[in-house]
Amino acid sequence: MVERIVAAGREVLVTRGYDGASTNRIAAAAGVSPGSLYQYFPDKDAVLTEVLDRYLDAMEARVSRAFLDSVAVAGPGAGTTTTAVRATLEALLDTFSEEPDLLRVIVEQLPRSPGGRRAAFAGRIDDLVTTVLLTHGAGSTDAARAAAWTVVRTVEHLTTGYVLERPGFARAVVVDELTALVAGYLDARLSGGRVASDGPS
Amino acid sequence: MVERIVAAGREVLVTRGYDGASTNRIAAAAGVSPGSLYQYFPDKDAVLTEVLDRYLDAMEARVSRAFLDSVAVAGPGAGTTTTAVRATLEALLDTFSEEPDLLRVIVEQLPRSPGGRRAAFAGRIDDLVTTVLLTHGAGSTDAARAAAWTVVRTVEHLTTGYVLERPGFARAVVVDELTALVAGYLDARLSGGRVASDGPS
Amino acid sequence: MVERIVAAGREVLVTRGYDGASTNRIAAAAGVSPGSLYQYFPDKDAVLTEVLDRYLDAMEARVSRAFLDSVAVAGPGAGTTTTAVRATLEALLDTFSEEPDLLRVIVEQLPRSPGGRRAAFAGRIDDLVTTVLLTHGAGSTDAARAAAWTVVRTVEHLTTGYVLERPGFARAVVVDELTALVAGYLDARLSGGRVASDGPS
Amino acid sequence: MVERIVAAGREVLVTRGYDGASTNRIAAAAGVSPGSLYQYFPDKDAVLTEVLDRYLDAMEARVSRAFLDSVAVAGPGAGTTTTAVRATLEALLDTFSEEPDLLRVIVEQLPRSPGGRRAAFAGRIDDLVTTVLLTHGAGSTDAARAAAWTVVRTVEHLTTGYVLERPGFARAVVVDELTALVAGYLDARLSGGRVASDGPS
DNA sequence: TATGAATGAGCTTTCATTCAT
DNA sequence: GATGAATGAAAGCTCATTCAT
Repeated sequence: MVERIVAAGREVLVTRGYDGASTNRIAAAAGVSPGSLYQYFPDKDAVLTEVLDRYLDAMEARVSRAFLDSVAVAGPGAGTTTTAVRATLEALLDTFSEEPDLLRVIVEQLPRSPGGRRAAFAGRIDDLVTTVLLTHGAGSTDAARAAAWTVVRTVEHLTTGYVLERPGFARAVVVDELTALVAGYLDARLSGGRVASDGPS
Repeated sequence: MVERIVAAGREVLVTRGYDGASTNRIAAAAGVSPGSLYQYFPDKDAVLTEVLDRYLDAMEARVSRAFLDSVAVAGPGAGTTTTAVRATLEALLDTFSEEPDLLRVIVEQLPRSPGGRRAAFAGRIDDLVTTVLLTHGAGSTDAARAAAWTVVRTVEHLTTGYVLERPGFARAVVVDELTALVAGYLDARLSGGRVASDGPS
Repeated sequence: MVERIVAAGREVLVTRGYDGASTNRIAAAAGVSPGSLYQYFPDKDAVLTEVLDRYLDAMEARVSRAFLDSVAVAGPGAGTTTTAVRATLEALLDTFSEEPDLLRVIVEQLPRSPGGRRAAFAGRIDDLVTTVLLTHGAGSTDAARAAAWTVVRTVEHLTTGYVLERPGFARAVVVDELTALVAGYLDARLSGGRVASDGPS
Repeated sequence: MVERIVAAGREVLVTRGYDGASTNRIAAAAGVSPGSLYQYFPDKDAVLTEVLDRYLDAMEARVSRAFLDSVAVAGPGAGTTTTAVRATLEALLDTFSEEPDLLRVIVEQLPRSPGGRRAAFAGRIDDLVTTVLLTHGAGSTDAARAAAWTVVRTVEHLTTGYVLERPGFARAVVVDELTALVAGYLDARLSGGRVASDGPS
């Protein structure tokens, strides 16, 4: 039953948008009475939060996996960073392209309500990337955190942006550009040990 | 009269959020009757769209200016890109920090309603940057457009993100990181003539 | 319009009771849309409070008047207390008998909600009676207050009780009994100067 | 099972008030399913009526007992009435003070629902007092009934009123005042044989 | 043109009651 | 008997919009 309601919530969210996602509409879409909804969720927000949480949890698992796999596969040696970044990007684009409608609602309409869910999500990805950067000679923890923050937001925003905007160029182009952007940055940051806190560049 | 309504719309938007921005509330804040509002705007969304448009127009003017000034000041020579990028970033952070409350509402709550306003805004910045990149040896138009798209979204998202998130590190750090990220990318893209459309890297 | 709503509130209160006095029902009875109700009253309770307040204000005016008139008419001399009490009782029974349906709802169903309205009403009558008792040699203020509290509640409860219960005896009987009850008490309290604070008798 | 439900009903009534006494809440407090409740009671009101009935039955037993005991103890002779009235009042105040929370809900919130339960209760006390008055020379049955009605309502209302209102004077004061009020009245009614219907109206 | 009272559909939520298990 | 999931009507209230003045 929870399943039906969450599924209905997702469906209504996608088809009618956040403002159209009324409890009555969700209940109707679930083939359930409005009252029943409140036996499984304390209020309307809880339903949408559950939809969001499931999406974010799935995303986090896949993104983490893709990232760690890419790092592992790339191994040590020249071109390593580029290879890992490219693999991660491909995986992210694959993932985000799967449910673009839901992605759109979440990116465009959901940021506001549910308390920091998306921030928490991003924060965990930050931590993961920070850790990996530190194991690859990123210098101080602060430097790694700043670099992670920078890279994670960049990659998240541009990959989702590409999927949602569908600008006029091919996916391969985005992958190339993003790879250049990120790998160049990371190579400079990692190899030289030159880090943000070293000064105003 | 339109002025009063738009100003009231902005005020209510900032103080009560998107969901609190009812027509009655906006009319009251404007010292105007609800009916009058409908003589200048077809519906509620039109008011908020106007608020958004004005903000975006002001932003566009300032961002364009900052960017062009930075490019002009940097002039030709070594370290040019870095200098221009850094100057642009500083100007953007200054600009976005001025009305963070309104910025927050627009970034977090307004994306949903108005048809493509923000996309159009970003598109015009894209064009501007594309042009400048072309005059600096960016190769093909397609390559320049892809690079502009990449850079503009990165810079926009990370500068607003820093202002709104206030992560745990200093503004100078963000400027350093973003400068390294973007300048490194552009230098590679511009000097080598190596561009996205050249192939899968 | 306020009049229509208050009148409708009173009507619905009388015909459907407190629990049946829904906003929709009141609005319908007033020939008004539910929304209109909220242009004149902040919430449902405010409507019912207004109904109650008007009733209590009218009651207070009439009760005070009746009491003071009775005291004045009786003048000094033997049998004075009896005359004054009897006159007051007659006036009260007249007053309460006028809108017995509304009286019933107020006495039986309304005590709970609106913040101390009825207590405040009774308190003011207490003050009035206390004052009169003091001017007739009631001894200490404390004694007068205790006597007033006692007498006011007794008279209020028994007169309304008679109107609402319609027990099996004539109105004249109630007047006689209550007169005997109250006048006897007051005579003992006033003349002898024996007052409550003298001790446990 | 009925016991558990009634006990839960009382508890919920006291802790959440009449409006908070929903069937679900009562069932939960009883550790019973909502469905089970309907196997022992036809509807929600029946549960609350049962709570009320039990309270009233207990009250009736104690009040009758206190009254009869007081009459018996007082015995014949001067001051008898005063002694009996005072003893009864003390007993009533003791009784009502035991569960003031429940008393409050019943007096302030329950009058509205249940059909005439409280009237029946008062009627039985009336009968009892009528009988005693008749055995003490109250004259005609009608006179005794009128006197009983008067005295019972007065005593009931003022004793509960004192417990619930907690006005600013000591319990001893209320006892004194009420004793003076009631004993004076009864002495006049009993000794003189003068009864209501004899009087100047 | 400006008003602002009036609208009424729609919102979220509660709850007495039922009924298949 | 006992359950508790399911119901659905109804509650109080909001708000974008209209229209007679």
